[in-house]
Amino acid sequence: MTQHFQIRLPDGSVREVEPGTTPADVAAAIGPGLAKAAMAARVNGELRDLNRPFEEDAELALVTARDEADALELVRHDYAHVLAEAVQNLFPGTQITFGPATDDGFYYDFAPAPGRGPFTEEDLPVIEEEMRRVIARDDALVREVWTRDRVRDFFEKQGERFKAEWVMELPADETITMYRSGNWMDLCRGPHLASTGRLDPQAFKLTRVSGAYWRGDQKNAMLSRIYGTGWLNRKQLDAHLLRLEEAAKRDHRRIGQEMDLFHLQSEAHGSVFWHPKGWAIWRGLEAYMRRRLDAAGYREIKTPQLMDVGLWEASGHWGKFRENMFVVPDEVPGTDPDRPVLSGTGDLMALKPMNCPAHVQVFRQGITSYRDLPLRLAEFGTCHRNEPHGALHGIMRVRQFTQDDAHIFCTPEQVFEETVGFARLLDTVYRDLGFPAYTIKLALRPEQRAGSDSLWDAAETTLRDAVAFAKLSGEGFNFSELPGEGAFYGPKLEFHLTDAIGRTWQCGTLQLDYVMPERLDASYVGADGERHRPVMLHRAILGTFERFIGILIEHHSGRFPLWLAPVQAVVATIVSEADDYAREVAGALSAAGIRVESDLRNEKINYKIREHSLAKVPNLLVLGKREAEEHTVALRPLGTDARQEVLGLDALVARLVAEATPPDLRASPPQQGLDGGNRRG
RNA sequence: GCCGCGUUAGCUCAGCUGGUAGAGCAACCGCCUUGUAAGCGGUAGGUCGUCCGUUCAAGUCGGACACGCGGCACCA
Repeated sequence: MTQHFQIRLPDGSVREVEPGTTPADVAAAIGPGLAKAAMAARVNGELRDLNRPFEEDAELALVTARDEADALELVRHDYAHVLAEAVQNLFPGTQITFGPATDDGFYYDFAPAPGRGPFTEEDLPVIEEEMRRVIARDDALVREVWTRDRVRDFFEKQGERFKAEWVMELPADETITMYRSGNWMDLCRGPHLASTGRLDPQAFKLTRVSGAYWRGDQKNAMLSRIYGTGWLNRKQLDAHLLRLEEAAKRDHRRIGQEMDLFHLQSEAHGSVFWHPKGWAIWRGLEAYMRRRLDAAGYREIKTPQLMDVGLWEASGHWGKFRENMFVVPDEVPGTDPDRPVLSGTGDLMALKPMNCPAHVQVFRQGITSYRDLPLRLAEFGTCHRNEPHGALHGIMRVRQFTQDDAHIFCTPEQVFEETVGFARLLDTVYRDLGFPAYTIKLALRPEQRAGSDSLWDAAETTLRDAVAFAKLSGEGFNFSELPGEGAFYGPKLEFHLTDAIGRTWQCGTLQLDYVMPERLDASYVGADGERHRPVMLHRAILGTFERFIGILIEHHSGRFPLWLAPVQAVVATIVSEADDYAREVAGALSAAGIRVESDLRNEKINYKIREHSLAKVPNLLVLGKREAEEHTVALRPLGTDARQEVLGLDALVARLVAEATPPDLRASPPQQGLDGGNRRG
């Protein structure tokens, strides 16, 4: 008697099928429309090939383009596969390695054929064409189960050393599958579409080339990566390309130049020249942070830029971080043109790459009692780090930056409450600045670390619980854990924000540190009269002003909330008869603390409106003969087209002053208690 | 640091196979006193990133370096 399988469909119906039956067969039995639309199958929750026979009773859901996440993942993976086949067709001797789907497409890493260098962007159109040929050939993508040794022998024979190396490291219990399309084969877990022809030949585009290390390790070979973006259809692709174009307009480097906020130049690469308008944003942000920190019980300090190398040796930075430090010899430079400027024998000092050792020095002055804890020392601390050359990026990754840094010295028992307090403060600040949604990551113990496992257990649990207690993890929150990513001295929380094109940047952080107080001999006197080591929490909310302002620019497309806008209003006249009145209006606003500029040029009002709109000035105050006579102002907020409101001068001043009030100075709802949540909307 | 690409007027960019630099916008000057996203006319502006080389001749070809861009690795 033949064994039949019971296949349960999402509508609850059950079909009895013979062994050898595939999801494709079931789809065909249901109807030709579904057979055509089906791209893959979810069998007992696992995404599988349409043509892979059932092996047991199963829950089956057929995946179509409507299941967009699954469908995109499938086609992107297939595009990568087609890319690899196309490259090997065109460039024999190229070795294949990995080619996964990404958030918007796919990539494939190749080892170029000997004698042929890495791929360049000029190669891409040719490869795209070949990919279309592979798609047009519509070869079936066939799954085959092979043994490990057979796969290795196969690839070794083909000169594919990367694939041969990789297959031998797959877990022993893993089923090893090869996918065949025509004569071409790749080691792949799958699943894939039934055939290459199921891909839309007009829904992908190869976008760029890049180097990438084999298995992500700098010590390994540099491979040549080709990136593409891939979609279900042409319309989606075009929409995506349009989004990228729009995103490019929000690039902080571009807006920084257009709005005259800052510039960079090669003589000080990695350090920002802040212009008056950019600095106005910084000042507004700093003043706001200072108020928030004061209110949260922090005490602000200022510590030296240059400190003797001895201190960095004691802190451990000299050993671990020296390559990233700027070292300054403490000697008078020679003035004899025939002799070297530096003797090389002077004592060494270093620009601080972080503030913590200096903060410990402040903590160590005098004797601290347990009654003084927690002690929260804050500094807008300017640091220098000599970053790897290729890492610099606009003002988001620089060599001189200012952190909104603070170190909380506390007892182990206070860590939880301090972490909760910090998380809430950060959440408030991020909301005030327009970021109700952000990503939180908990970086867990690395391979190489200081301290016992039980200490790490406790530290990780404390941070995890504190985030949960602050109601910032769980349903609706973007919280994840990163095994192995913590600092060697303790676990850390990372708070990430996203830039215009979707890259995420770590901004806020909180790091638990049991080591630094020990190394720099920080102690307090406990209730028992004995000396104890405090725990140190390194923490920052913005992270650095440079990066955070960069993110702010991109997030708001340069249209800052009024309280941060570098120019809050421009008075623009229509006729010169209004000039005197315009000066009066500008004077009144300026006296009320509004950052206002006047445009009395002999230009058409159309011209002025266009210019100041492009400059993203939030409020345009238009004054003609009528307004001058009636002592009113026509208020034209940015982005409201021709709509405007005519106000009396006093009303206007009151209105702008109210709107330009920083969020922390506005009338606020009653304070929440310790167990009050800040739930995200 | 690694791979690829780039660097021409204040900005955005053109300049084919080497023959000595061009546009639009901005700037400046003049006219227009103007009502909600570009009025009109004119003028000026560049040792083509730096250095070295090939050549009768280099923005253009080759090399080195610097910086930038996209990734990789590293990180706030």
